[in-house]
Amino acid sequence: MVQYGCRYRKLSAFSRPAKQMKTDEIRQKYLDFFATKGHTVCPSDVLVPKWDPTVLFTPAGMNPFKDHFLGNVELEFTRATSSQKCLRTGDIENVGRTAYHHTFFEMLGNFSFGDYFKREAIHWAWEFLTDKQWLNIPKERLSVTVYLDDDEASDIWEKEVGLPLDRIQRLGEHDNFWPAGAPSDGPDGVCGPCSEIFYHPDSGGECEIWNLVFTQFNRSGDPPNNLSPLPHQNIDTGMGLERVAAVLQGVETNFHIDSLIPIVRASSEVCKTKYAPDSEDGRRLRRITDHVRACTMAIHENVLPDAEKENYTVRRLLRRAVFQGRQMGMEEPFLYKIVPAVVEAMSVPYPDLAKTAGNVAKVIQQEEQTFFKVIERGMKHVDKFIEETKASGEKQLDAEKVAHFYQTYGVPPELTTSVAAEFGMEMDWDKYQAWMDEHGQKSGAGTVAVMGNDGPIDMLKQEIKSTPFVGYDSTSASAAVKGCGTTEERMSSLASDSSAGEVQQFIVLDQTPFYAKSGGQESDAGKIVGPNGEFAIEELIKTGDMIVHLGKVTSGTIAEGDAVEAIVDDTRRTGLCRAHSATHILHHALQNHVGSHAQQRGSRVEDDELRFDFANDAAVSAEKLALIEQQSNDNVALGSEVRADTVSLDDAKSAGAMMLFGEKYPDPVRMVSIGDYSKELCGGTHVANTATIEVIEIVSEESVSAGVRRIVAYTGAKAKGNQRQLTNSAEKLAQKLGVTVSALPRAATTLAKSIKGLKKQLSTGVEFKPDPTPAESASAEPSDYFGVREVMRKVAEALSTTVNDAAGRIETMLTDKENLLKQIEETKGVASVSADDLIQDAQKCGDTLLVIKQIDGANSDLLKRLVDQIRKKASPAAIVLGAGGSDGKVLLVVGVSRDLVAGGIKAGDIVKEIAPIVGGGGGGKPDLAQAGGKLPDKLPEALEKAKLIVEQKLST
RNA sequence: GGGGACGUAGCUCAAUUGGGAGAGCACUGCCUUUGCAAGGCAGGGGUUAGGGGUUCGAGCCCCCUCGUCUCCA
Repeated sequence: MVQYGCRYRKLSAFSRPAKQMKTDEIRQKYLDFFATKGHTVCPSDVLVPKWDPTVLFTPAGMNPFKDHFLGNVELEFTRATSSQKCLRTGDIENVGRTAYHHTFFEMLGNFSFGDYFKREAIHWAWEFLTDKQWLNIPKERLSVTVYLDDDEASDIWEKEVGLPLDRIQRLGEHDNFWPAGAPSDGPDGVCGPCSEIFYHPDSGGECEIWNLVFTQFNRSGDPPNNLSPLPHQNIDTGMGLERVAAVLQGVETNFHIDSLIPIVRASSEVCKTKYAPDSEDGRRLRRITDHVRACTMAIHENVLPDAEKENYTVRRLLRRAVFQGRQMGMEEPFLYKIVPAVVEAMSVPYPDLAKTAGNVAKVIQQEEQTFFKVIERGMKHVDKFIEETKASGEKQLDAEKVAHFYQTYGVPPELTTSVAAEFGMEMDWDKYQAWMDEHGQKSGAGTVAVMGNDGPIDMLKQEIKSTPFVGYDSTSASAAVKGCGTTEERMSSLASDSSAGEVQQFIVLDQTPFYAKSGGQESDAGKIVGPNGEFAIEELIKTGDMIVHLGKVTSGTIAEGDAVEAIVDDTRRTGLCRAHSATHILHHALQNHVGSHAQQRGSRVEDDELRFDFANDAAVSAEKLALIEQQSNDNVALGSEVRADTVSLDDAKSAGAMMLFGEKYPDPVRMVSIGDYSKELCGGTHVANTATIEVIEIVSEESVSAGVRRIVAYTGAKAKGNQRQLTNSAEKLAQKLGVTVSALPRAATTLAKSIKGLKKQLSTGVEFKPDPTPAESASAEPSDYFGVREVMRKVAEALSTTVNDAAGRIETMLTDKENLLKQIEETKGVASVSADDLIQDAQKCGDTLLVIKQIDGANSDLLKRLVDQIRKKASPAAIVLGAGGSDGKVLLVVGVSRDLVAGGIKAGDIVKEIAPIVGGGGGGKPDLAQAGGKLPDKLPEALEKAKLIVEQKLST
């Protein structure tokens, strides 16, 4: 692909009359054209294909058809065409700088799955581009490239289309092969030559507008002779919609086409900066235009800015855009104000944008605020660093530090360097880049995702394509083994092999009752029993439409062709069903009590346990949670029927089933209804009647990320077990504290207070007197579990901990209290020692009072307190106090009054000299120091030594 | 998935680098002021995120867990 930066000689983008073909028309014409050629028009796939782990965002039009190309699914059609929304960040640095780069863009494509090939692909591309009825581009404006060896394509262009040879360029595998460089460098798998079509505008240069990929080979090993023809040849083409629009509208850059210039204008207006195309601000406005469009599209599909994966990509795009604005002087959130312009510009292909526009703007505004806060926080570190650099007289900014500030605090390097520039400092950007590269390296270079079938499971998938799931109504089924092996190789039979160690065995059946993890619901467990052996299931995976049973043969052998019984672990399945139906019931109750915005943001269904994430700005109050729990349990008690129907997507929609943007739904779709109140599109397993759930208990409500809350709840056996446990521990605690259950919160508070008081007594000597116990108010004993839970919640609140931890906390508090009482008992004798007594007993050395005393059993707080008191009453004074504890440890505290410190006598020096005598070490500040040791017998010796030291110091 | 930083009073943050847990704001009480704005004095408020380890001694060092922020995939 050849790219040229563009200079904008014409500044007439705003005023150009839009007589040319509109972007929306081009898109429609493309789809119409290929429909006339027998293609099925497919709607754009979602922006984040969750089913494809190799990519974060849909990068190209062919992505949704991967399994079609590989022959992994039953084909309903062999020709398809689409306009696909795509997002790529690989060229993010080029956005705004070059004429044709975007992060978000639309890709037009036509696809053949083992149907037509090169000839049709080339002829139709030419017809669409040049025919009067379609795009009507002058033929002399176009040229093509083909792969070096691809005589076939070259001949079609020359002899059949009639393109002169001088406009057919032959390029090597790095330009005209997909994947680039595949023949020499791999990867193995399907690949093929391609042919690119270029447009040549007035302004010179060229613009690649269409790439036709002819996948006709399977690569295996290194050259030569490593490309073998595929039995089914495919066509995959991609045409950048924005580029074609730019060409047809005669504008110098994609950003000036009819669907993008309004966003540029809006950005210009919001940022109060005139749009001058060929200026730095012009580039900034184009970057903002691109990024805000990408963010709007992503957030519309519920991909919110956050710290992980695709969410992080959105955050990065958004922050880059905000930073561009900041560089133009914007100090307040502004990006969200451009959202309406995006929605308007994209309204024809994506009318749904209007429905979420308000929310999208809110999300963006919030993230902008967060970003400004982050920068503000980070700048504290940056300012300090620049201050230091300035002080050192260094003019070269430490690139490592600049990278560190970006990686750790999120401060863009441009910001750091621009602040530094005010003080005449510069930075070596190459060094900065090197540090960033190293960081990327350390974080683990991503493995290059390739499209291809490798491994025994993928091979089997091509053969079998899909495994019918028969487990909705039963938990066992007779089946036949269609294939088996280890994750390393396919085998005809599996034997139990204790030496196998890490290698997992797998089995694929012709049908299965086992549910494989999907839609938030975890996998089943169970076993497969054959005539000659048994297989224990450890994990189930769904790849495409095929279900793979992973695990180990536990006895005998299982062989391909065996007739087997597949038996699902019933207890676990029931728990999963209970939790899943409960999830729907809870979702409904949330909609009722929190609001219709409280839509699902994520869900995890386990054995009698569910985790449900939903959109909400703030914590749900305890009262509301109680109502939600109440309504959910009412619906359980109601014994509503749970039904699953397969209906068309349209019918589901009109029936009022909840649908989310950014979710891909099949058509027809499975709709699960509970009673007459809940309808959701869902592929999971459910109870037949809500009564089976027994009980739904909400155990927690917390935040997961900005605007998203999470509820965890238990059902059935787990909820019951949890209730028993909590009731038990409440009763045990009550017994331990010698109170009734209803009095637990007060008892806990009293206990906490007494510990606080006793601690204070130990350190200050002020005796702790517990509050007189208030008259027992007549609170009734809890009559049921929920009453007990209420009591325990109050206990937990009083101790600022969770309900689960409350019991353990009280246990440790009780032992703490015991220990404190013991310590107080031990120090009782010495607590009465007063500063006056010590002064009385002290010697004088010149003017200086010399207090040297052993007070066994005293703690460090007491000794320090005495030092302070003596110093207040008498000065100059040098005080050395020692204590031998019953635990065999020694404590030394040395204090020196200020005037002595000024005279060069330092407590720290003294303590350092005497501490080794008692087998320890010490240190401190000039006026107060402390030390410890392990030899109580030597304490008198140490004190004697201290006396000598002080006397010697005083005499010099 | 990985790298970095952080978690101290209700809030914003200190803690001389391992040696007595503090400041400002907020809060309570009293005083000053015609009143307000404010000022003065006194006071309450801490499991230094939680757990373990090293040490005579840990907010600080090491390990684990939890949480927040950030960058890279």
